[in-house]
Amino acid sequence: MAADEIQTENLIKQKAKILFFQKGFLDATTQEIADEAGVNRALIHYYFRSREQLLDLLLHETLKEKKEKVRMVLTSGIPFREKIANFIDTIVDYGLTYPYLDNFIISETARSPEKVEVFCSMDRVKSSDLIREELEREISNGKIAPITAEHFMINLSALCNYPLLAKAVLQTIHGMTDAAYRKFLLDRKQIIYRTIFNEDMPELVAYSNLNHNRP
Amino acid sequence: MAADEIQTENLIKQKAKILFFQKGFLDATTQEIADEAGVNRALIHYYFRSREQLLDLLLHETLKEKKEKVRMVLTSGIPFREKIANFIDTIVDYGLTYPYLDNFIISETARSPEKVEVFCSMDRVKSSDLIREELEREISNGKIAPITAEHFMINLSALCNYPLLAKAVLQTIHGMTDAAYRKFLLDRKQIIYRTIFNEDMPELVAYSNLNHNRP
DNA sequence: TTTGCGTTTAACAAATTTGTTAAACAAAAA
DNA sequence: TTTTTGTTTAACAAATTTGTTAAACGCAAA
Repeated sequence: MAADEIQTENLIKQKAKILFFQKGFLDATTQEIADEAGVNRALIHYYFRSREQLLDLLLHETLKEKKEKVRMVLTSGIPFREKIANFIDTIVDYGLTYPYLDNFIISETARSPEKVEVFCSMDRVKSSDLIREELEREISNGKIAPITAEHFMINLSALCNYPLLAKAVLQTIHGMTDAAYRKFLLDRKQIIYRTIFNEDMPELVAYSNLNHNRP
Repeated sequence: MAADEIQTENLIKQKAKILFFQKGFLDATTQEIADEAGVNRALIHYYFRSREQLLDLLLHETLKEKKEKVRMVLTSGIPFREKIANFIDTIVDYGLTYPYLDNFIISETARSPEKVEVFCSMDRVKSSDLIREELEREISNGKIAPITAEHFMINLSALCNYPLLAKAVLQTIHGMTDAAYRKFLLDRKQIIYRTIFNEDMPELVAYSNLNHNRP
């Protein structure tokens, strides 16, 4: 039945998403994906043709969702600094939900560089383009030290994403539990804002209207 | 012969290092390692017992080298800001030499978290401990906004390493050639310093004494 | 020369993993 | 009830990969 098909198909996708992007089992086999979803291995092929196609689909959907969130934040009409605060908040929270997503992308694109194009094809708008004008206005108003939009966005992304990418190593070096590391990451929202703007982060008044489902 | 043994053994190690950490072929098979070194596949097992042991050895040696470089920079007697400038310089340069090293560590530790301990066991000294005193002095002198040594070092590492980790994606999004991306990374040395200290980077007078072999 | 030792090779066995297929199954339609 | 349609399963074949082993090779010492 159609209803059933969607159920099982979505079940597999949902469980595979957890397996790859939450549990970080980056090289899970089709058998392990099937086990996670509690179905027969052949179903993976029945619904998605091959392991690779399932992965591509998952990545495509997940990235699309994440990028839509980012686009929403960066095109909202609020003041620049609040916007960036929201960006930090959104990226860190999304990272806490899917700690291994970036990890996965990075491994996968190192493995097969030809796929980068595919994953970036949705990027008809670069996030650096979305903030360029406002950033340049802040710079000419003397509010921010001169910097290109590209470096600015990559600085932001680096500060938000790196601690998640290197989680295993950093957590071990500094001897933190999972809970402690989570708190550490949440604390970083303030730190990142201060590092970028050299001043305390404002209250996020507009924030609650933008993000409904936090992790 | 002993001389020959060391030659072939080192040849394999050297070529494998290039394959994994420079070319980024993270899941190269023993056959591919052997091909790269131009030797028979069984030699991998003869010298290193298993693929895994070869990898562990490579990672151990390479990380030890990198950490020694970092330790040297952070324990040199020069002023704090110059020291940090040297750190940025060293990390970015090392990253240009082995663009996939961190990538590899991150994938590998996500895959088998039990190995993190092994790779961090040499870390009897955390780099954050090496700069804590000086950092706190700068802070109490009002030269730097309050921040913990951990966040400070992770900020630095993030700004230096992330652009390399995400190279494939960033390069594609911003449409840069390899040469352009290399220049972009080198430009970042200045950017990172300014982001951290909110002022221009000083000339690195003491630098040339510390680093002899740049990439 | 031949003996011995470390090195290198080719061939083999075992395990893993992927994708296919034919048949069993369930439920709705005729 | 029978048929049809779509779903699920178990079994199979092929490919890949790892690690072992026995034999060949080369060179230095006896």
